[in-house]
Amino acid sequence: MSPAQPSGPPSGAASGTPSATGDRAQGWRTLAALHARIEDGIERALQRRHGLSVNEFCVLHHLAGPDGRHIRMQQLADKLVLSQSATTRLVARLEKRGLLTRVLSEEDRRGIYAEATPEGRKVHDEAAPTHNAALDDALAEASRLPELTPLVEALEGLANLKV
Amino acid sequence: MSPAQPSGPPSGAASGTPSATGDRAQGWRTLAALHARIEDGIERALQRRHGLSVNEFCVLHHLAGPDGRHIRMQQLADKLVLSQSATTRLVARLEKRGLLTRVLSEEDRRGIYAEATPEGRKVHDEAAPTHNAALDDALAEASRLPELTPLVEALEGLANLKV
DNA sequence: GTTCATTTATTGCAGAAGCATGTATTTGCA
DNA sequence: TGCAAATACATGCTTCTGCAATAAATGAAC
Repeated sequence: MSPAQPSGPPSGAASGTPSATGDRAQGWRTLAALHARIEDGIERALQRRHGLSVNEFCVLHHLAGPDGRHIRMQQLADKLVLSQSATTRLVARLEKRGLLTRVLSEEDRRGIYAEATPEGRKVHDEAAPTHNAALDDALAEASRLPELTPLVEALEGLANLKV
Repeated sequence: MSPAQPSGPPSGAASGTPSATGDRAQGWRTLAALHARIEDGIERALQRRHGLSVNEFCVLHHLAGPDGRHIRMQQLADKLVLSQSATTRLVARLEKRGLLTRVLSEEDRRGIYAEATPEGRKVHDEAAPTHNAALDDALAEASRLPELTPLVEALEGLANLKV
């Protein structure tokens, strides 16, 4: 099921079949461009209508969920794939806006938990439909290229995972 | 199963059932996290071994290809999903390092073409294996979660597209 | 009980990106 | 021709990010 492209540029890779590696790189670039476009659309929608960046919304999403209302900075950094410092400042911004609070851990006094405030939950619940609508729009737009539809469908198969 | 929207706010998406929208959002978050992790890995590898960011490498990739050695700023911005100003500075950085040159268009004197220098092609050819190896590593790492393998396979199916 | 390596979070600094704006050039229309 | 609108880049300013250095707390070795 793999249409290996025989006539390839000198994609000199090391591991696996060279052509497969080249194909993966090309597919990756396509995926990365698609991802950037979708995220850009979501970013603009959230920014314009709620004054939130994608990362800010993502923090609220993790904190506003029924089971995730108590998350350490480090875990947050891991979930968002951000550096420690970026996470510190991201949380500080949201705290300054009153959307979350920092709670000192009592077992490990180095640890700091982020918790959503009621206001933070409210903002999240308002912004979530915007986020989902922007995502659906972007995916629908992407599906106009029929080669992308399998990717869009694969997305729903990922629903159960949380990397 | 899924910690989606607890008590259904009418997730105001237009298309499809609400639960499908929720699944898409969850899948999107998984994909976004995976994307961030892979890009982070590639970024570090390129930065450490060649002093290039992903975007800088990407510019060289588009310029060093056999057919793409003559690209306008605007096209470049579109391919990279970057703003005009970011593209201006990205190209300026690479020009300062001698990896590309700006060429004024003669038909449309507003236009500026970016072209790779021999040095730029050399750097690209050296960096490409690093890029591909880092990608393969990241994908192999991702495949350790068996639920992600279909996504990785889908990647190779995208090889023919160029968004 | 003291000492040292590790983990957690914050801060100074520099790099990179976007928005708004400015300048030059082209295009369209009267 | 003459002039308004659009297009293509560049620049000023602000925001967000990562890296390196720092401080506080924990845990293990002795």
